[in-house]
Amino acid sequence: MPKVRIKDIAEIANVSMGTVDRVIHKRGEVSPKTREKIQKLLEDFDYKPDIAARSLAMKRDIHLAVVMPKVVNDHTFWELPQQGIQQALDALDHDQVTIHRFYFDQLDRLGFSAILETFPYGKMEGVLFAPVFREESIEFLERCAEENLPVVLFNSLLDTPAVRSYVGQDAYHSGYVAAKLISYGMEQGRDLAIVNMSARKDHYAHIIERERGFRAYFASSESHPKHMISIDLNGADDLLLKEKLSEICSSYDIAGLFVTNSRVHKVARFLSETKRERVRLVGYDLLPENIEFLKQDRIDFLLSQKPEEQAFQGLNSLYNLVVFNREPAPRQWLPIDIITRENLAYY
Amino acid sequence: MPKVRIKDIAEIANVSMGTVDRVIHKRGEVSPKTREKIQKLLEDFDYKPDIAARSLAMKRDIHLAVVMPKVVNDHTFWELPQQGIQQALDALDHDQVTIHRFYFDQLDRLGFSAILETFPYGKMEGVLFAPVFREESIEFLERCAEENLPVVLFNSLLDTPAVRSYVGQDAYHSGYVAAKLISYGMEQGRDLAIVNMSARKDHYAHIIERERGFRAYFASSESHPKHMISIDLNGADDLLLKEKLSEICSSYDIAGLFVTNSRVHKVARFLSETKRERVRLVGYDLLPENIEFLKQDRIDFLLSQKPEEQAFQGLNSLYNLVVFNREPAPRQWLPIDIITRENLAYY
DNA sequence: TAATTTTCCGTGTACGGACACGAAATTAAG
DNA sequence: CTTAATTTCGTGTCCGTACACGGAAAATTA
Repeated sequence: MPKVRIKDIAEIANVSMGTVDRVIHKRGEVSPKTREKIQKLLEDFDYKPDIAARSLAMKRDIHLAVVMPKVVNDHTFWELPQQGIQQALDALDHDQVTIHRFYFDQLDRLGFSAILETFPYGKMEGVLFAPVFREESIEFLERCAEENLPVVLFNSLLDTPAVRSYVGQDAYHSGYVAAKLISYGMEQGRDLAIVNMSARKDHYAHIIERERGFRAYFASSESHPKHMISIDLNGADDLLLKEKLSEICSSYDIAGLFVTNSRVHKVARFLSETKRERVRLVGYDLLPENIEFLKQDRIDFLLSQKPEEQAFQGLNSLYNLVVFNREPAPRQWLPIDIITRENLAYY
Repeated sequence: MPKVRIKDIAEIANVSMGTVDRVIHKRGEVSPKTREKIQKLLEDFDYKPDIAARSLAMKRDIHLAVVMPKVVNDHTFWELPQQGIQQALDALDHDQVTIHRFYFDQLDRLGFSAILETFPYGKMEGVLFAPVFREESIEFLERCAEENLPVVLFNSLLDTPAVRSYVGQDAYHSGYVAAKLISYGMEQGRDLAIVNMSARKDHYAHIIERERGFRAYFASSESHPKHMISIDLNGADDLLLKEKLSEICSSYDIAGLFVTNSRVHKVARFLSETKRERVRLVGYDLLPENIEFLKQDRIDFLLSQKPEEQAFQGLNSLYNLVVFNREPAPRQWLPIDIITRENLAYY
């Protein structure tokens, strides 16, 4: 059976293509009875628009905004989503899509507010957003909702309804996985530590969730470390970091360290320089610095948040929403990939 | 700068669209000097055809063949690629693509030959192929080459040049990863075993590669098991399997078992029924049976070959090759995903 | 030089859908 | 019942590419 086209439906219904088109796009100006007749035919024949023809006919310019932190100092994590954005631009054929970048300093709350002041709500048709500052972000989301601007979040989840979709990882379960890996075959009676070293811990709900998941694993498992300690190094410089770590490592019999974000390479460097062996290390993300230590076996496992894929899928969702009116799933969970020295080459 | 179209190039060159089109598609009937002029313009302006318009104008039916084993007895693995094929059909919008399925019994060499006898080479425009019987498969590939039929391989790699692309996993390194996982934090002085239980081991080069990779890991590592033994159960029934396993488990101090394919659930069942604890188990693929044991923690790790993705990417490559003449990468390696009870939910 | 073939290139249309525009039909107002 | 306002619907054009067809110009032959 050949595919039915608008023209076919029109002929069967004894109307013109224009009328069928109006019914499909719900733009009114059709009498109720013909509308219903056509709707029934569309259903019966399972009409699906030809996407090639559609995208050819549409050919309008799409303007999407990306709002996320920029790379400042040694917070190189934010380079990764940019790769995903580039990939998405390549895949979303045509230079039909224009990306407008609004990158802010994740340490500078006022700078973020300033960007929001001048944000061109009217010109944009969709926003991909990685929230950092909680209150300001919620304000931003509410404003977008007022302007009828669809927003897709990534990286960090805000509990606000004014969002079409979230693309990211289940932070709680990634902590859970980290716990499994760090405790798998671990010697009994030794200690574990959780290291928090984000810019500012309170900004990131998912950092907290990771720690929760990590602890939850041991609560539900038979194997426990002797002590489980938390080290908070949020905003600390490298010197302070070494001090703190030295202190902990000498007071406890540390068998493993779980670093709750991508800055695990800092801990790896410390362990490497101080020649502490028999300490497992698990952290996040395939930063070049982390990869180096993974190859040296100084980091045992990295969990990838897949920041590129988050951005990629986020932009894709926006595009499909704006162009084809396809509603994305409200939560798009990415798998929690486990990366070791041995399978690294394939990621 | 707006995108250049054939029309633009034509106007600049003072020729018609038809002439530019002839140059682009190299179908002659253009004088050398205008051809060169136009080619230069195409380069200079970096002309890229509009995919939407192209696929709208083409609108021909594509016939692709899928040649792979069918599910017989308890070899349920082959259900997985079929999901990927379905996904690809959904994604490759339009019912422009017709898939012709040639599923053979992987235990029946003659049956496979019979299928090849009647294979409609002329009607097909591309083949997705999972080779099993070595000699017959090579013959098939040569025949396809003669007929100018592009072939994409998946699951198992044959060392033949008559193939456009291979989609699969690096078997050697997946064995390597398995070794890392099974030995990570393992107690010293215990034994490891490798269990082969494919239909017929000699059919599958990748089964052998996995064992090679597994052994190679220990050759390059400081940690070694006391004994490393191989158990070959190819074609054995469940009874024989249990006997052999019992025998091994009582003669050795087995700390871990590496099953080189998706039938790891059989070993899991044995270990579970005979209540042997403290035996690690690593195998392949997310079969429902395997998932069950993974959840029970009776299987520690599964490595996913991603059979769905293999089939999906394979079909995609074929489609792009046939329709857009886009040459696929000769080797498309999929990541070696590590699945545990804890991250299972996201795969 | 005229007739014929060959080479080269322009025109036109199809692909399926979106939407602007304006015409016809219906309803409301006078 | 006429006229105006409004609703409903048909026509035509465009998106960019592919390719069939046929015409004009050039080259070849008689």
